[in-house]
Amino acid sequence: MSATDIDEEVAGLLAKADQRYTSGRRRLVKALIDGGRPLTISQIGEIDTTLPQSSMYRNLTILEEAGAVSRIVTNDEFARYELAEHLTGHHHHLICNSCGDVADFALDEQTEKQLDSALSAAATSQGFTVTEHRLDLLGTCSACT
Amino acid sequence: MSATDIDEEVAGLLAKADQRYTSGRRRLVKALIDGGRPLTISQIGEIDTTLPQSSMYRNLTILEEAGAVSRIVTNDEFARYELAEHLTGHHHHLICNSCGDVADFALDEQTEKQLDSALSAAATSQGFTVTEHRLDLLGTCSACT
DNA sequence: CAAAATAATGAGAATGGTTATCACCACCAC
DNA sequence: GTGGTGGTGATAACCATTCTCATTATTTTG
Repeated sequence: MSATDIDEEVAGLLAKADQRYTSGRRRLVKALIDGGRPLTISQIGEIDTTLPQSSMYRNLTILEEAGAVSRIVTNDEFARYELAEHLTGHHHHLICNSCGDVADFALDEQTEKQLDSALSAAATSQGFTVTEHRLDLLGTCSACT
Repeated sequence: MSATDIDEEVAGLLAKADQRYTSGRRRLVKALIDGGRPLTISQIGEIDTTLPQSSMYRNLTILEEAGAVSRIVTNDEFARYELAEHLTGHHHHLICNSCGDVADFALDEQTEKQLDSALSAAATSQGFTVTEHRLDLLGTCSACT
């Protein structure tokens, strides 16, 4: 999905949530597109130095509630934000134990399907209804090797 | 693994880390065994009301550094703690979006193996070295249905 | 095109889970 | 017992995040 398409999609989501797509929010989305991986508040602030911290927090929350952004919590002390999966496609995360950075990766469709059915089966047997799965790999990224 | 076995195992891990297995730490481990799922600080405090909060935090950190406990962060505001996987066996988490509670579940060995090799392949192609994977299912637990 | 109404902004204050501090206590070695 | 080392727990400090509110921007109304 192109940057323009994402922009339109986000505009629609915000409209549906009775929220304006202001210039600050546009810049936020642009930073997330440019980042290409889950970013912390301070990483976003490095990409676009004009964004005030309090506005980043507020608008990321609004974008998350509108379904345009998702918030990712790893084991380190900062939350990270990235565009929601229906804008970027379903994917998983590579979390570096050394620098803390997070990258995206995807499984081929067949593996993903097999996994999904195995997971639903396992969960259902415990009376749990699955809406989503989350798969993270922990290890060392290429920059830290 | 029985409670006694776990206790011995933890004792060994602490000894290796030059730490004593004090009565407070024993009670903490017992609470985690009794809980049978990842617990927040306040849940541990409900199971064993004699444990002071500051000691729970301190000792959970020590137990984590010794490799006896692992700390789990979900999307809600509290961290959770459970016994490390080599004491409980490899497993994954069912995270309830409604009440926030976390339960354990395991995949059959074959699925787990297939998954593992698919994951390593995907990660290696990005220069990432995997040491561990983490798989969470989000949805609704039986109590909240 | 005002002018009123409503929403967004951003600097700073407040919140709250977690960590650090430190006087005191417990246990082991000699 | 006495000294030393490590653990304890009440409390203070920390800091990512959230809240507040006066100001600014945008939309709506007359």
